[in-house]
Amino acid sequence: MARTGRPREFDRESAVRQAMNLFWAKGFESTSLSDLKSTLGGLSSASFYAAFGSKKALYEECLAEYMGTCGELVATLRDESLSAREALRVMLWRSIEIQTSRDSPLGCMAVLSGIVCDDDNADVAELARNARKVNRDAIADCLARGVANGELADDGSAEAFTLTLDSFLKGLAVQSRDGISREALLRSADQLLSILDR
Amino acid sequence: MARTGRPREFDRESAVRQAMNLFWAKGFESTSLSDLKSTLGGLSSASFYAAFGSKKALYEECLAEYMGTCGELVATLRDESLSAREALRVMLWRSIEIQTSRDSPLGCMAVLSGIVCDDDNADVAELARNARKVNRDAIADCLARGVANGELADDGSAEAFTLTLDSFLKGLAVQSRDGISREALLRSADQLLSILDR
DNA sequence: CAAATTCCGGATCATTCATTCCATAAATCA
DNA sequence: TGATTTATGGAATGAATGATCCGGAATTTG
Repeated sequence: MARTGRPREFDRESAVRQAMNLFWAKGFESTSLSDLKSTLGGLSSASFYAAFGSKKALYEECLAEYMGTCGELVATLRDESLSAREALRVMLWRSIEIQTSRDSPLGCMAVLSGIVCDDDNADVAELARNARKVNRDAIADCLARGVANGELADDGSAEAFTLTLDSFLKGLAVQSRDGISREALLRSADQLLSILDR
Repeated sequence: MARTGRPREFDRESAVRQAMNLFWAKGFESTSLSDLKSTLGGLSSASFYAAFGSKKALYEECLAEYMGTCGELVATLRDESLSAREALRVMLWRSIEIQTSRDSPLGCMAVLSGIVCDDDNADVAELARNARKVNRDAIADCLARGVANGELADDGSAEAFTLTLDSFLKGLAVQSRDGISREALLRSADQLLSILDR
């Protein structure tokens, strides 16, 4: 079912991925339209707005792309073939691997690209906040599963450990940006999980 | 030794404190000159530049003010009247108290105000990065002191725990911004310190 | 007093920002 | 073919950005 009209001269999907990397690296506000236009192959303003609507709309798409790919942690946490502890460990390792990879910007897009914003961009900050909440809730669910299983002690510490893990996870975004090595962060992650052993 | 010339019509010290709160709340780039000028009592551009030099210079002053007051954690960590564990606990509690206080912006200025920047402001990001490093190094020193004391096990885990604690600490900035309660974060902090008990 | 010094109000600067508009180009549909 | 639809190139929009400049006001010094 070929679309009518003049065909687009660039690949929209890969453009979104490139834009995602820009927003990830520089944040929403520091990424300017001219940054975007030149990175996405030197397209014109008209092409940009026709394809994406606005800078905010593109950011929303990029954040969704991020959460579905590089920032995807929920699937691991919900994987019932893994014990809760294993799932948490895989999740942490996977996150550290991506956050410290040299093939993409350092740190976590959901943390870095939308925490601090101008009042005009409060909606952007909220998008990022919702993205962060998704992971926090998934951690809580994973721990609840472990408690229900009998795998983890039912001593009421799960809520606290959710925040402990999630705060650590978010702190990783800062550490990665500050140049802390992957190996050092992995050792920390394993040490953190030792709280579950007692 | 009274200075010659027309006296300044505003209190420079309190202006720096107000600017600090602005940068803390909105970050360096989202805080505009007109934000600053109106918040600091509606002063003119001439007065602003005469008093502070530039936006960056004022930010540097504000960050130093922050690190010397609200963000001050080093003194606690170096307090030899406390055990290493006590010092770490007081440090975490103090940080959580400030980061979740309603009397000042949520979270940590060193984390939130200067992680993500435009290329033009790379020097601002570096100022913030250096400020973050100060605390990380102080945590490492505190743990080293505990090991040297015999208070903590000399099993080589101190480096990892430095990062575990520091990542958690930096993650608190995000959690505070996301509205997580002080009490929940305090419980997490205590749970995290339980790693030292074994 | 006058000279020197510092500060202030307000206009102004060149840039950059995100966005819109218009004429034209390239495709499909009838 | 001609009508319709969509995309492109490039100019233009108004608002906001950080910073500078000038004339005058307020103060100390001599």
